[in-house]
Amino acid sequence: MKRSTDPDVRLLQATADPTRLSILRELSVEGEVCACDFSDCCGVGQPTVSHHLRVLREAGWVTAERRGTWIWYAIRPEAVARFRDLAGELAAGPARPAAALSGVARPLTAGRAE
Amino acid sequence: MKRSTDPDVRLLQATADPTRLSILRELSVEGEVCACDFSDCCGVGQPTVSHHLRVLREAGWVTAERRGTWIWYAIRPEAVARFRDLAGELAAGPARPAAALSGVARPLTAGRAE
DNA sequence: CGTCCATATCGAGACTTGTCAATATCTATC
DNA sequence: GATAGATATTGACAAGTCTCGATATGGACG
Repeated sequence: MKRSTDPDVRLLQATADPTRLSILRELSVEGEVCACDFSDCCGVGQPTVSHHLRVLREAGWVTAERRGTWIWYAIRPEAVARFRDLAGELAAGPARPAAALSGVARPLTAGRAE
Repeated sequence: MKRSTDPDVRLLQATADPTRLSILRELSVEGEVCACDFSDCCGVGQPTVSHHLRVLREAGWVTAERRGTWIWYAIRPEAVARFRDLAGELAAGPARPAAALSGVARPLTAGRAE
């Protein structure tokens, strides 16, 4: 994958992995989860969990708060909000579907078409 | 990336690429777009566009309809709906944040903690 | 049928990612 | 300070992905 500077793509990339999606779902259900609990729920080793948590953190999906020995993770509401907005953006707002279907449709770049 | 049988992960993976996100955004704005128009808007070659359209198709994001020489692509509303649902799932529903913050919080797996 | 054009597929190369074992760092506690 | 436990980092490898050039496929039209 090409490295993406686009924060939206980073946000989406962070969700596009089974382990990370499990982590996010667990977090959304529990509210807060200790890092040590993800190894069990995701079936991967501790370093792998740590790696995924870092990806989620750097993408802006989660916050990490140290409390004594443990570190508790939580979802950032801003990330969910942005994700929602993306869903809204992608909601088909067909500018002119009627015209496209009218039979005279042709590509914008069609050169020889006429 | 691990191969994912999970359709949700496939849906998300399909969005997690700059080119494909551009394609989806273009589709959401225009309603329908001819395959030949994506090369311009995304700055990649024709085979690459074709590859990404296949990924989007197989993930369930778009439909393809042949009309004469050209093939028109459109977003599937079901995909947007599923995407929306995922956003809803991830919306933090902290089951018991108060308990977690009360100071007695400890990991589920904490063995020696007591 | 043959040509033109749009789209898809194939094969290869550069790059990224997920995973783990080993090790380092940091905190609490003795 | 030394020890124990939780988390992060490093290094390495297998596997996947993006991109392109070359080529194949398939419809439109003379």
